[in-house]
Amino acid sequence: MSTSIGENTGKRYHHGHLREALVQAGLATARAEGPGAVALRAATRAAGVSPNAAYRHFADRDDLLQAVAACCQERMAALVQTRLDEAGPLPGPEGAWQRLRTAGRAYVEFALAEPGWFATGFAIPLDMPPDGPTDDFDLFAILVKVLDELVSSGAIAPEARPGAEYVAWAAVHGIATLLTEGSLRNLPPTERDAAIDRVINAVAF
Amino acid sequence: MSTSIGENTGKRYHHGHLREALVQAGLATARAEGPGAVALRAATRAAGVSPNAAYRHFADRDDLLQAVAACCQERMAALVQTRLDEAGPLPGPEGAWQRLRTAGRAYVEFALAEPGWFATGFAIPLDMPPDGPTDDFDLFAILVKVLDELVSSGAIAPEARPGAEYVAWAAVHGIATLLTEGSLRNLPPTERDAAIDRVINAVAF
DNA sequence: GTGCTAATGTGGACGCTGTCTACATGGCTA
DNA sequence: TAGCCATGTAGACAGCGTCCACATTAGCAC
Repeated sequence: MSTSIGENTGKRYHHGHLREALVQAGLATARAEGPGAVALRAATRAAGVSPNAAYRHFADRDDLLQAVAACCQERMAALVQTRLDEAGPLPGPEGAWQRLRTAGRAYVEFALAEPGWFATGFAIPLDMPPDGPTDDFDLFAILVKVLDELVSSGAIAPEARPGAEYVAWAAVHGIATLLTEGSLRNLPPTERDAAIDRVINAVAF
Repeated sequence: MSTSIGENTGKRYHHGHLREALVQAGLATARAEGPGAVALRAATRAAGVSPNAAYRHFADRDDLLQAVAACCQERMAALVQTRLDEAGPLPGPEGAWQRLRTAGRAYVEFALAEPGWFATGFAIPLDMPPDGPTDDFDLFAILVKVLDELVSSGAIAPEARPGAEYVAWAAVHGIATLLTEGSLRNLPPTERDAAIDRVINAVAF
């Protein structure tokens, strides 16, 4: 029941990997109940440690949530990259379009499979770390690369490239959000899949 | 400072319009701090009333949040409808495209002008009121109408109509979410406007 | 090995939150 | 005028984030 990294099994005074344990606990609750349910006290309780121990590793609750959110983003980027790797190189213009569709489908696939993690990955409170237009966000880097392939393969003209990230990302992020948290949640599966196809094909025909 | 509907000015035992006062207070905090900050106790405090009085009008905190969210959706739909009315009928295929662009821009305009209300309008916890594929959601009705005009004006073929809601809505909702809560928040205004143009034109060229 | 220091975890407290139960008030209708 | 029922109050409990002072111990200098 207790994993090696989970609770403080030996009841040693020092946990050893408390930060990871807290993030792990946060990931579990975020997965099941969404970002709003991530709590410092619950995480410390799961780790078998006193509530205030968390403040040695996180400035406040938002700091923990940020760490959990980063993990969610990583997992999301990992799935998209995995799906792209499975699809293979797929040369030529049609292959580039195919890879864009694959990336978009993987994005929505993650959101539907793990709605709690998806929401958490984008749960940024109200602060503004002055990260530039391109986050150090893996997902953005993947998207940029796939879109660049559209140009290099001749699928789109170079002058159509600037700003294409916004269109592609907005479309998949929008349908993913509407289907998981938004007004289109629990749409019948067949209609849901049709909607996803419609959006993906509108962006990458 | 105190509005007529705000606090219990006369200190009467019965407030008279407590439900509206609580929703009003919730709207104020949602506007400034987002849906997560909407609280029963704070709302009752603002209304000059005891905490438990709220339970005579709302089942729990989520119930209040739902009421506030409904108001946010109304305001959003009202802005979109206003912008459409300002644009006028605009007959013909090009007019129909123009009206779709106008609706999309108004959607994003609201999200950027009132990010707290925008987020709140889509803050539905985890329950599933079995509302059909079409919500009784005003926004959806407006979108359906504008898209139907695309067909009736000959701008698009009838067979291209089914599912067009998903594409249009996903695009504007996605860019609005990314720009307000997501990874594209506080993008420089010029680049932000360019991104909006890019998305709108991709959907309604 | 011995002893100091800094990192890490504990205990207690405060005010905030939602929510339960029992009780008080008074507007409206008979 | 009498009483019912909607509405508001009072008090309590658990859970939350966060501050403070204190305890423990890992790791390093000697």
